[in-house]
Amino acid sequence: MTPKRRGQAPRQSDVARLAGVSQSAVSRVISGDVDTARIPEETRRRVLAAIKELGYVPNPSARNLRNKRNMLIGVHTFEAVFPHARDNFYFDFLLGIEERAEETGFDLVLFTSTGAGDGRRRVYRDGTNRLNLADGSVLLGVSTDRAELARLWADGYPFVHIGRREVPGAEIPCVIPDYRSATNGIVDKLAGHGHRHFAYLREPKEMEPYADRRHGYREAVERLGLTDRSPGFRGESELTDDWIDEIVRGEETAVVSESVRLAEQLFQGLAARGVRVPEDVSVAVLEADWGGTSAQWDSLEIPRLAIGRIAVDRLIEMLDDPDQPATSLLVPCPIVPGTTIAAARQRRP
Amino acid sequence: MTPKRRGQAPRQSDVARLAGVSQSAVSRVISGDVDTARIPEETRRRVLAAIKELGYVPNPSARNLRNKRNMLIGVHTFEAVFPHARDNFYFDFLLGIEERAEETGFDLVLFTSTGAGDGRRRVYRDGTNRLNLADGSVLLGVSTDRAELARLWADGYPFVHIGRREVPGAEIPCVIPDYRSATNGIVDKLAGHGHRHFAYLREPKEMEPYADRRHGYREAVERLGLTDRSPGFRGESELTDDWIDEIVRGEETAVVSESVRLAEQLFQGLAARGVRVPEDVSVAVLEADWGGTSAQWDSLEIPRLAIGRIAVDRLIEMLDDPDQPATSLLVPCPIVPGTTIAAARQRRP
DNA sequence: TTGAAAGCGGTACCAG
DNA sequence: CTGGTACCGCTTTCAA
Repeated sequence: MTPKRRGQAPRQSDVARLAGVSQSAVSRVISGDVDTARIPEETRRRVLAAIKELGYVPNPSARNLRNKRNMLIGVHTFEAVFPHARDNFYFDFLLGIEERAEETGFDLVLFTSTGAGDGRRRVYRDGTNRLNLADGSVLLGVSTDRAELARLWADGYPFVHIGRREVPGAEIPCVIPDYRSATNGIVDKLAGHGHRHFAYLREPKEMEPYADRRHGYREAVERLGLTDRSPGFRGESELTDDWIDEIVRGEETAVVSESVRLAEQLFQGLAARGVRVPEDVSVAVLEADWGGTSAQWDSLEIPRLAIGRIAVDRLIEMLDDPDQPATSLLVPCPIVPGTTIAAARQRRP
Repeated sequence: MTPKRRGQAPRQSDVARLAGVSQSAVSRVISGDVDTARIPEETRRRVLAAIKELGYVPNPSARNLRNKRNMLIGVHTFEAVFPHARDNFYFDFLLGIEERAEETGFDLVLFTSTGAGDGRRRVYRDGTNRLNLADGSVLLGVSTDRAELARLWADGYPFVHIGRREVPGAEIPCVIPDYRSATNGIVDKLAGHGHRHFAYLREPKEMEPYADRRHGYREAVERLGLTDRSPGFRGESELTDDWIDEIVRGEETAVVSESVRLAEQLFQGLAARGVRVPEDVSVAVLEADWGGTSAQWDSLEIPRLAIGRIAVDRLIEMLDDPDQPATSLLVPCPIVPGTTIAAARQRRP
């Protein structure tokens, strides 16, 4: 037994022949512009049957050349997806994107070919934008090259970025975890437990998500009239032994940490000095706590799955109405109760 | 600042006009097949200059259309990918596929549209039809509808299946973990430790991968002149208490199990009867041991990542040469040393 | 209503 | 060597 011609996908003309109509009729049935080209139900049925029998699928490149929709949504990560998916980094985003894409009838193209060969991936290679194959794309990850984002935007390519990215001269449409509000909420919670003297632990990173946390934190401190004399609050990153000593000596009863990593480090340092969490010092973390650490941190949740879904919806909106302004979207981050916040205690009775 | 309108990119004809040559000359300069179309250095320079001046970049869709390739490789998993990836089932396969796709300049299309769906648009999306979107596809997963595979093959669609799948009347090109050889190797190893009387634990599954193990096992038993009177060897699945008793009473010193699950069950049963592994009975497992079980089984490794990569390479070969026979590929499974094989001991001194 | 035909941007074959 | 030209698969007028 021999297969048919190898690798020859059926074309519209094949469908047309089988259905006994012209090629353009097939095209009109598919494009489904009911108002523009009304097609008798009978013809329509025959075409659909032929399409199904042949397993016809429109050629994305040809369509693209003609500037119509492919029903393809691109996903561009700035690093390889799967190695990281395992670490849960891209995972839930992708899950949400996949779910929503399926629900809305889009297929997903994972753009992998744009690699520069060094593990980093770029959108433009040899000056061409591979993303063009898809109707629009969702971008995520650590974009090293802001200029690419700017160019993508300037080219008018429809895309949304997961996570806030600021590029001068461009308005990148983003779907953004609302770290600022969540941080306000977390400080509110601590203040509600009677805390007035705070310390802030800062990661040595300057990306937007951290800026948002810092912004929110400063807001809350000012709004509530709190005290914070920590280096982190002043803009110094990391956590020194000296400062841990200082916390132990000082009036601080609450610490807000940008990361589980720093919170852990603090926890160890305090434990070594006989200071307990949360009995003596309350601690909250401004990122999702994946568990498996020494404490169950009061923290925030990044609704990754929802964000993935929302990104797809946002992209489809942009596809439906290309002239729409490219606005960003904030997605609330729920505050997750842990076991590291307790009532403020008089530190030096 | 406003994004520019799409579709204003310079074309080859613009370049040609500026350089004062024909469009096809431009094409030849770009394609750069120096042997096929030698172009005078002077012309070449002018074209290159014009390209640079206009900022011309080739349109990938047009290229793909002409070359009858979309540089897209499909991945069909018969189930949603990401929920399962988490369980490590598809994961390393996908990782390998992604890696290799990136290296070879292909993008990935994830086909997940197995969904129900009775809407009109659904017609174009039912099942495997969508695969035609990609130049070719890698298929993996368990609940394979054999009829679909047959049709896909009959249609001449280029694809490879990860794992052996036999379909009457079709020659499915597969990338196959070589369970048969690995099983031979494992029995060799046991025999090398002096074992002569074997038992076989059989899973209640009839898919090709199990057939391969059974085939390999039978080969080894016959080749080495071993003894096996176990129900599993005769074709009965599962493990009964009676048979554990029988092993304890009998001459068997080596057990080969199709799964960690059955090996575990045996281990418990033997322990309850005061029989130790591997001191009294050696055990080997014919699947990958993910760890976390009561013993570190002597087992085999399924080189998932390598298989994913090989599948992509195999597919590209088929794309490059469509008339090539659709042969399958065996990938060796390394034997992983554990702590459950020891020298055969005189059972009843 | 429907089919013929003109491209979209490139590639590649084929006479000059 | 080179330019002319026939497609690639699809959308979209434009007549019939």
